[in-house]
Amino acid sequence: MSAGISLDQSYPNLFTPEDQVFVRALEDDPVSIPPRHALTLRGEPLSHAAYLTSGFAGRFRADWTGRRQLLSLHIPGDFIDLPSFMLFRLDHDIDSFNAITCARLHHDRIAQMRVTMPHLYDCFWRISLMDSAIQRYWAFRVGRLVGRARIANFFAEIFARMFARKLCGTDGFTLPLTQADIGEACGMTPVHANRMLGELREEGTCTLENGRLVIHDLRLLASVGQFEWDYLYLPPQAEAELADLLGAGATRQRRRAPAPAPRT
Amino acid sequence: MSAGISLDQSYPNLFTPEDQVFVRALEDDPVSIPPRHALTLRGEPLSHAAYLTSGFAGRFRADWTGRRQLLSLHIPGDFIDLPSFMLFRLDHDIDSFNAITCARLHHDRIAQMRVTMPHLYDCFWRISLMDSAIQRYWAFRVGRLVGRARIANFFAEIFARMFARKLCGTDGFTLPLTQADIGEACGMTPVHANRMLGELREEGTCTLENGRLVIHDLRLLASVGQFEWDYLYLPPQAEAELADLLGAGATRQRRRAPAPAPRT
DNA sequence: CGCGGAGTTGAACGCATTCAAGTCTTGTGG
DNA sequence: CCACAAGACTTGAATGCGTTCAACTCCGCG
Repeated sequence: MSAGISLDQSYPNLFTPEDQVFVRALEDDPVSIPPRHALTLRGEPLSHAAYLTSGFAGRFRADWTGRRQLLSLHIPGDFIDLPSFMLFRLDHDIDSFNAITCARLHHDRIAQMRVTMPHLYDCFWRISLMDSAIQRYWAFRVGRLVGRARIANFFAEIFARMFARKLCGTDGFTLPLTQADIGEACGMTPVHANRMLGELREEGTCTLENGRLVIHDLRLLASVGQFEWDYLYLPPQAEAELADLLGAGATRQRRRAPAPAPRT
Repeated sequence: MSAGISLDQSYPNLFTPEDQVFVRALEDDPVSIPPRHALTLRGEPLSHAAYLTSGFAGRFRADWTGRRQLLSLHIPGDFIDLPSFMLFRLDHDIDSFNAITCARLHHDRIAQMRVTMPHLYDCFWRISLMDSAIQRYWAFRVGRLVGRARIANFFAEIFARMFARKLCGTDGFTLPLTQADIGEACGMTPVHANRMLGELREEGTCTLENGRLVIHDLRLLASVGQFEWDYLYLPPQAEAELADLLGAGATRQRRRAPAPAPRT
């Protein structure tokens, strides 16, 4: 049971010191969940909103044959089911990847914040929308990019989020996902995920081994994945650091492609 | 400039009559946008939140070659950029499909609602999350389903949303999308979209013609698309009607597939 | 009458899936 | 300490879904 990451560390520049103290006081008993275990099931009524203080979790939705699509990956510091405060039930399952601990806020206490701590209340809305933006970008990733780029883009995002939260350096980070998980995240078979990871390794981009992603060439990772990070809504300082590390990104372009280039 | 759909019609059971009157009074000048025109650009600072009173619009994100992925399709009654209230800028472009009109609420006025109309303020948060759930499901669609199922699932969703809002009957609805648009929505080339639409037509599921989707067999459409609608967070009555029209849907199943069936 | 956008179709190619057979690692029990 | 089972990872070969390229039709519009 590590001390864990605080909300203030997770979302710098968002909370006031008073917010931080206040929200700490509202937390109910923390919970621990073993690896590869369900946190919440689709449709189940929820009474608390939880955020990860350690470990990784993901949201899943399965097709009628039982094959799962990973819809989001949550890293330490993320709220994992904040939408349940407004929607009461979720439309997907949430599972842990490794062992996790989370702090919990009862919905009623969040509701009281609307009057007592309006700024904090707004922060929660804002956080839920930042989370949604990440999930929206997920559709772009699996819809528009080819296999290798999908995985590189996925890795680049997780790096950016971990790095912005100071949970890792530039050389890699803990990532307790199997190749089958990568497949579920990026909409491909485990076998194909394996081959694409092999290519990324061969070309000197990155290596996934023993629950850790080792990054060999950060700029290459970002460019193979066509990664941009505006959708993460990071504080200006973190954005600047990322621009420095990952390269300028693409220059912005509008409208349909002049010459519809082959899918990359 | 038609009278257009009201928020109350769009989200039945959500607003109180007072909410409805109040929000109407806050609306700024409505705007009209011509077909195939940009509403907002990625990164642009916004001062208003708009909702569609008529017409269709979509959110897009392009890869580095300029090819676009449709991230969401907005039908009359949808808020299209409500997240901008909390995030100030958007991470994607918004374009019209046909001619649209929208009502606008200044961010400052929404902010004032937090004290004056707390219930209404919460409704806006809730609406933004219902919208997010739709966009999250988009990742499932393009990540897990094969071509024909992707399109059928997409059509089934639009039908469900239009029908729940009483904007169409069971025989079809206005859908001002080209086959190229369908391709951008479902993550495939226009050519392949054409072939898949041909199959759906041949097998008696539905026909897309002249900016209208004609539904020949609603249950078939839903089953080909493996469509479920829990993620739409519709009022109970609409859910019951849909269950009646579309069939029971799949019985819920958890965990990985016992025998990993081929991708459908 | 000619242009452009949307839709359609055929054929070749290639990315991704499927099936299958392996290796390697890890943890468990004899 | 070793045998064994289970899961993760790897690799090859065949198949097939989707893309690409290209040509052609249809239709509305200037």
